[in-house]
Amino acid sequence: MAQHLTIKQIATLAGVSAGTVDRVLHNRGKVSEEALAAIQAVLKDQSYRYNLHSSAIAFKKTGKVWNIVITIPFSKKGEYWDLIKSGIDQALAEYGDFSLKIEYVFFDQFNSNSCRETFEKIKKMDCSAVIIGTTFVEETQNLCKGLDKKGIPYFFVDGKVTDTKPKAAFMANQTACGRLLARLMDGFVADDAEIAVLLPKRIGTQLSNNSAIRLASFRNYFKEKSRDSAVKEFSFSADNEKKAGEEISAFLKENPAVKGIAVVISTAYLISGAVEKSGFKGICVGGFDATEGNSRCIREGSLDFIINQHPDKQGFNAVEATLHYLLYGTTDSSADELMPIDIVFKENLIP
Amino acid sequence: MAQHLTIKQIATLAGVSAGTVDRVLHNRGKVSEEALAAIQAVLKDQSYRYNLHSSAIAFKKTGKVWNIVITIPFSKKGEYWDLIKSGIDQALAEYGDFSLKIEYVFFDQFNSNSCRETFEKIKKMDCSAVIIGTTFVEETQNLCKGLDKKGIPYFFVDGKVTDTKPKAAFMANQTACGRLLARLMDGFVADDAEIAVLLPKRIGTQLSNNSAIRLASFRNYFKEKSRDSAVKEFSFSADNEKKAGEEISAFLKENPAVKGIAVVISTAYLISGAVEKSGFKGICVGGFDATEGNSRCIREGSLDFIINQHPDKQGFNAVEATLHYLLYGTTDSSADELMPIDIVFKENLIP
DNA sequence: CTGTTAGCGCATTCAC
DNA sequence: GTGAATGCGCTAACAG
Repeated sequence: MAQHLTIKQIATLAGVSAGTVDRVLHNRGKVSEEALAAIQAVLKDQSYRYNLHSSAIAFKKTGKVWNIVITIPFSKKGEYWDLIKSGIDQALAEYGDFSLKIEYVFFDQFNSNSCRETFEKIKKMDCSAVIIGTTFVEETQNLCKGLDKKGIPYFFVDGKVTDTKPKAAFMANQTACGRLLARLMDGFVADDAEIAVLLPKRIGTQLSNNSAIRLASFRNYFKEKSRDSAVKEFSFSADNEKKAGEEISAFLKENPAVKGIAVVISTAYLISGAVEKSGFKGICVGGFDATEGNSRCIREGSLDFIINQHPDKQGFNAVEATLHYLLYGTTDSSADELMPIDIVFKENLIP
Repeated sequence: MAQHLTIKQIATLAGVSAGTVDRVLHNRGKVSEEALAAIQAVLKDQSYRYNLHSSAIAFKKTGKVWNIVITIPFSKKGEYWDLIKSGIDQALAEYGDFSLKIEYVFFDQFNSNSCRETFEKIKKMDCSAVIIGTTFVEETQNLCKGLDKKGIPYFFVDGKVTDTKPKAAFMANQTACGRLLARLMDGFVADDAEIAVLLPKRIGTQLSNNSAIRLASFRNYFKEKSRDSAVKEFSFSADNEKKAGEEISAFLKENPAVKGIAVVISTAYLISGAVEKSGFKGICVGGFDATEGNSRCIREGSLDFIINQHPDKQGFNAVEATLHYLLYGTTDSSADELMPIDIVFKENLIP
């Protein structure tokens, strides 16, 4: 196997000591021009790659501890944001040999005041990096401005926000998500049937950015296919199982031609369960994300498929990127990391 | 963060030295009963987890080198087995700090003689572990018997073989694969149309084990749905693009009711391209694995979807498991590792 | 049998 | 400015 270049090897090749090479690699200054030139000459031939785990064990000795603040909406076990949290926790376990101090700060995703207050608190906290679940745009922009001022790096999960400078953002391509939902519905629902696209009913607030993009992309697909007239929009109470069930039952009674239900948010299980209980047959239901509720409905057969944005992977990668940045001051990859999008049926559901 | 238990910590807690703990963890013997008991007492409370990368750097010093032989069918760039190889190479790069000597030995997947000769050669080789791409059953059993005799551990990718004892096998659930193919075809093809299931034409040899399971599972789905009469089996020349194209064109001309084509092997692109060129419209084509050819056809629109078995992940995990076994004498997980199955449409194809 | 020791790649401190 | 020295978790040889 091609062995990587080590700091020691570079030092030997450049005729200096390991300490000097380290200073150059970390831009710590205090290096003579000759030494710098010699090292750069070596690095021209072969590029150096840090060994993250060697860095980790070396850091343990120094006693340095990084405070990472993670602020995301709270959610019940198995719900969307909890899946993101799972991925974060998994990364923290895998990189357990780093001395990290993690502080979770949760807020209410349906309440912009809660978000604002939480973010104000974070602006005053002393920390090395922040991982932010993007929900409310203005509040996030405000927080980021504060962090920028203090020079604290931040990372996004689940979305992007204009006028911010995250070191990296991890999310799925929402346009592709909406289009894929449309394509699957188009395929599974007979050509002469109608298709309902379901949105969350919100009081006061607008549709979230992600949902809006999915909806637009969904409708756009059917426009291209000249099947747009078959698409009916319907809003339901996404935070109330009983109400949601009653609403969808009533809707289906009034719209018997509807044979497909596309839910643009992660609570499709509220719908699919009610559809089955109400006795409607031959209706294809699709939604987003392998939450506990959705997975259960897929397994039981009431939900036909979901489009999975890998929330756990988003969380995992965000931690990895944060670590990489804290250690080496760079992010490995481009600032926008698009997560793969999975389609999950009963047959390929992971138990 | 919860830091892991280290060897040194165990030693302190058990009142012995690190060397003794190491001997216990590695079953190297030469430990008194008291010391053993003390260490086991500590390990009862908290379980120990090796730090693979610390092991790696420590091993470098010893100069020990592991010879790993990898024997899989040769294939063109971007074809199925090359994707497995990519995953293997990726793992070798990631674990580049281990001193591994890798030797690839390729054989012809369509020629059992080539396989037998290759495997005879491997039986005589001096190596630490073998990763085997399972294709021909008898030949594989024979090789495994030889390796068992010499005490050399082996690992499978892409399948399992009866009467063998691999330390781990990495593959997708083939029954689920076949069923998923059926379900997608059932959904996308109108209820009154026919569906063709395509198999490779083979001279002398039977259908490969994986293909046979997929086919049976595919047919079984339609039997359950009482739609079995709509399924037509058809064999094509999977190793000859021109011939394959002519065959499928002729088949579609004779069977105008066929509106769905399900290819049970990884060369669907040979079919979808020909279908498009021949001018047949509204035919849904699905197949297996994100090979270069299939990915291109998905992008261009001639192929509707593929079911991806993550060949790269299979290869990656096989190397990881091999390393883990060589270092610690155990495999992390159960012997059979089922890979996730992805569904890929144009919208969620990774470029 | 067992503790000690050296050194893997790395970051950092401290003499020089 | 710089190199030597230290120790992180780990392995293995070695001396007792």
